[in-house]
Amino acid sequence: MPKKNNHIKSQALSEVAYQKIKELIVTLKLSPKAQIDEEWVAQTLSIGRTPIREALFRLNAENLVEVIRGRGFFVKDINLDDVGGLFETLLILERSAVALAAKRIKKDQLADLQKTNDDLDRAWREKDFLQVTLLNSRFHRIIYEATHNSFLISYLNNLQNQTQRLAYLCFSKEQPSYDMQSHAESAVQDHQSLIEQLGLRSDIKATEIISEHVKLFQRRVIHFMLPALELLDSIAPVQAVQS
Amino acid sequence: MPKKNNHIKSQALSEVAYQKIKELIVTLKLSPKAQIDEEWVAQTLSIGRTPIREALFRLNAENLVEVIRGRGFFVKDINLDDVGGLFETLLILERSAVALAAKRIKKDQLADLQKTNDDLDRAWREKDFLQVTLLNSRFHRIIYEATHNSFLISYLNNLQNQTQRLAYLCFSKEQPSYDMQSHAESAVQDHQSLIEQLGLRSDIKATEIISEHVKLFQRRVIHFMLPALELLDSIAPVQAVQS
DNA sequence: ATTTAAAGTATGTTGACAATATATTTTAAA
DNA sequence: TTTAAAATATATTGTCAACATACTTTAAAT
Repeated sequence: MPKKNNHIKSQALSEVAYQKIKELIVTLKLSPKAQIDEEWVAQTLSIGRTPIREALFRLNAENLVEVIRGRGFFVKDINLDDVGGLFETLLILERSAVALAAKRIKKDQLADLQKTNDDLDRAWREKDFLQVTLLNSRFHRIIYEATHNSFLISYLNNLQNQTQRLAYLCFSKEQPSYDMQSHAESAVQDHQSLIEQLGLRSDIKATEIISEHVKLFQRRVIHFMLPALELLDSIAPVQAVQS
Repeated sequence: MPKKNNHIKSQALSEVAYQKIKELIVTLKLSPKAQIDEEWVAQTLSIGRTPIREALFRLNAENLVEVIRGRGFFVKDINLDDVGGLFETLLILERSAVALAAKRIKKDQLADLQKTNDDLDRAWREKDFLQVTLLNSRFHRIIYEATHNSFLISYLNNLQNQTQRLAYLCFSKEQPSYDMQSHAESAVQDHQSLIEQLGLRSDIKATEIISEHVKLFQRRVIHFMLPALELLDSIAPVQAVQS
């Protein structure tokens, strides 16, 4: 006779909604600028609107959704201006975090890094981009944790959500003019060097590596976004003539 | 005949609740670690619990309240460990912000800074500590805005809420062993030098000044918190004997 | 003193209603 | 007939009050 395990949930619905909606946004299943229909989300997740709204207010504070009084919630847009500010901030915080981690990281965290990077290497070769973004994210979050600074961790996790969304934008489809293979090798190699320097407690070397690593990703994003921007530029004048 | 302007509000109650609760926390009218009674807040503000909870989820994402499933919301505690991480992060971000502001600040923002610092100087002399914390906060927020980096601005505003709370803790009452007058003069002088160097676009000098400025505040906070900690140390062993 | 059960209190969630914005239709003027 | 403004209708968000669930306290029993 099976036990009555009705209480498996023990998790707040607002938490469930938060995780689900965040995933929808990060994986671009909810498009940037799109309005988030509360009723639709509620029915999709089979829960009421209240927990949905509680989750959306959280995501608003985390810069993933915008809210306009009386109109509702919208997925935060992705534009080149914001991306510039994002990488500027990411560079500052990643450099600082790596420098602190070099002083404070524990042996088991170094081992975690190594394992995660090995898995990441494998995922790249198997072209499993979902795993790639997940493992890459985990790699960096381990370093954040190693700072033992809850504020830094909080802000960097926040930026990680944003960069994960950019990763989905840039890596989920092949692009003819970009050598993905070479990018993957560079990234994994950066990680490997980083692990070594962190192990040696060399904050200066580690900082240099992470700087280049961030800039590599930035170039990839710019490379992906610029064509779309030029397209917009070529369209705008036409509309001006029409008016 | 007066018009019926019953709809002056036009502001979401969740926004009102957010502002009010945030103020209660920052000004220490809600004590650190204290539980936040939703019903009490609702009755105090004469609104329902739903907007209260929406506001609390926002404040949770902003590190001002903690939430424990089934138990409710609690004002985030202030302890020396967190304060260490806070200043570590504050130093990193203030330095970066000032460096960027030196390159990007506009003339009218410089004028704003000057006026705010003059007002701050006056508030110190009048020992109006409420105004002091408000104006000091405004001064720094103007610099944040001058970076034109929405992520930096967001994180620094977040830290500013935390430091404002610390300021309330440390400056709202006189302390015999600390020369408040000299602190005030140093702080206002730091601000003045900062304005000059920002005007000259000297990011290096400006960064040096803000570093010392942050450390000055940090020393003040430590000076205030250490006695309380030593008190705890002397109590703890007694309790250990009791058990 | 420790454990257990029951009562009480506060939080978590829902569905209904009120307020607001958007879309449609109607009306009036050009 | 076309256009613009006003009025109406519709849909979505904002808020509330009540109910469900989880935790805490109290008191009884071992």
